[in-house]
Amino acid sequence: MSNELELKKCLREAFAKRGLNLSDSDIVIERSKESSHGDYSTNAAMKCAKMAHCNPRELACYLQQNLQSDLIDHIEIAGPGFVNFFMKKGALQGIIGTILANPDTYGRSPSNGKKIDVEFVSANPTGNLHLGHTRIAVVGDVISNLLDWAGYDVTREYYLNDCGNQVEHLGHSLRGRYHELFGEPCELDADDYHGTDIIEIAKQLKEEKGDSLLADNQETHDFFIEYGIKAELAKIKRDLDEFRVHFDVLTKESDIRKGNAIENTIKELSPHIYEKDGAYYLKTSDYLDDKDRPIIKSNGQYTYFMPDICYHYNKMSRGFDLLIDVLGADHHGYINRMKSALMMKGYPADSLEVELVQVVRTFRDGVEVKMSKRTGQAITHRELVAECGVDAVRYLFAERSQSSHLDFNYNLAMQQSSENPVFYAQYAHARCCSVLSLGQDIPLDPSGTGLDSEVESALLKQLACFPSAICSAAEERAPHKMAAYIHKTAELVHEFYAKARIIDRNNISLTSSRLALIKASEIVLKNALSLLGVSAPSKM
RNA sequence: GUCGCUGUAGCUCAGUGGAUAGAGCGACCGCCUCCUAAGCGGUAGGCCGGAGGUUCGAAUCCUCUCAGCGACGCCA
Repeated sequence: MSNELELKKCLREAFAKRGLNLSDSDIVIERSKESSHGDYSTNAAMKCAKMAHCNPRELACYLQQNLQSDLIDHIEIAGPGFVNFFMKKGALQGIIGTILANPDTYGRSPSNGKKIDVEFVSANPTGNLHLGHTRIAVVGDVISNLLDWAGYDVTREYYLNDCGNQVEHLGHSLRGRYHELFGEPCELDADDYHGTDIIEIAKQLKEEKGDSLLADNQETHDFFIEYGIKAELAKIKRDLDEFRVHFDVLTKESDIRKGNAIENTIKELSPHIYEKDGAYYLKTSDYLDDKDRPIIKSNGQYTYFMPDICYHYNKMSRGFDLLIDVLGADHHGYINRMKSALMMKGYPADSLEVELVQVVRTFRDGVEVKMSKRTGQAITHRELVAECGVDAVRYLFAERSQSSHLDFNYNLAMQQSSENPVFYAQYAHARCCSVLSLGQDIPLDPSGTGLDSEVESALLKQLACFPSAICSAAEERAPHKMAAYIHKTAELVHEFYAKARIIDRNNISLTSSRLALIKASEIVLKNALSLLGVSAPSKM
């Protein structure tokens, strides 16, 4: 049992003796920031003073006298009623053995049996991924990793819109570019896709099919769409693959529409549907929405919302305890709309959670850049990654809370140098590896004997709280907290390295302990970086 | 107008009820005869947008207010 859990148990028992029954979540144990405040502290005495009908310091005194644990050396009371725990020597050291015995899984929580579906990116197959997708990819992927390690059964899902208006425009654009290659005027509408990427696809198509598609008929119309989707999706997959983002499930809108699924859903929802001006509306305002939303346009076509409802019902029917959609912040109006639709079928409102990801702005030399210099169009995901590298982009995007606007500094990300924060963490890992390699003839001693300096204790505590750091980052859907954990761990490793001569051939016993601590740190850093999808090099 | 996000060091951001508000970058001063100086130690820099309130205690919660961005479509 970790020290935190042990202390919680003791506190709960002490409170119970006084007739106060607290749950674990009521008790907060913190690692003390300062050594004069002990190893751990709790504010429980202040929190519960009212409930116990006495003043905080009195209650703290009671706790001081009634807490029993072999791990505690002594307890001090400070300030308005903080209870500071000073642990016995040896109480922290046990963690090294645990880490060394489970290098690949240290940090993982046991399975809790809950299934979560995380849908993210889901970019339409009509063009290149842009920086908004990059950020959503990082946030979605890291949240999935965190949930996985926190004990959830996670499905990463991509929803492919391969029906409707947008792919019609894609087909039409591709047709136009294809005809253009044969010297005909390119007829593109305002809503078509004017990007150069379509020209590339058209060239590829010409190579494969020659002039066989010049005739306009239903067959060629369908073929342009199908070919366009395939080509665009292949590019998206390639980009995400290179970005270390992989999906378990790809769901196509065309599959969702199969077997009259939409018509059947409309029948089911008919008590919530009414007709107005030739269109059909869903009464979402009966639930959480501020107005009703159209599901069938007056021209008879479905709005995007309708198949999306079916898609979410489809996800729920697969037995997930929770659906998470990671979306751009411009979708915030969508949340209550979709929750309302889920509630119409009897699902609770909180069966869907939407993580909104704020916009990305890019800066170069202190000036915002909106367009790529090379193409004159919006900067693409691919360009960014090619220029800055996967590790830097993933780390820098994960480092910021998704709820705040992200200003991405090109100059910083492109520098393969100390100024780039991702290298700080990777360097700490590489340093561990380097020292371990130099001392590989010395056996590791996982007992922690002799590791009692301030920085060693701080590092041990940091390594010990890795599992709980993962869980809280997962529960809060907060990738940036994992980045903060990594930074703190790297900082302690660097400090330890600077202050302690790790390999001392004249003191093999201490060296064995220190090498074991370095090995444990290396494992934690590697596992933590892998949660962000960032590599952990052994040499830099 | 309604709703959402944001406002903290020169810049980019952590910190959402606890002790002296933190990090990176930038600035300045130190530290390699010795395991990677992509590092370490130190200095400077803050009425936490503003005003009220809640309580033992507020950057954090509530109300009001100011500013920036975004969303409010029979687009997706």
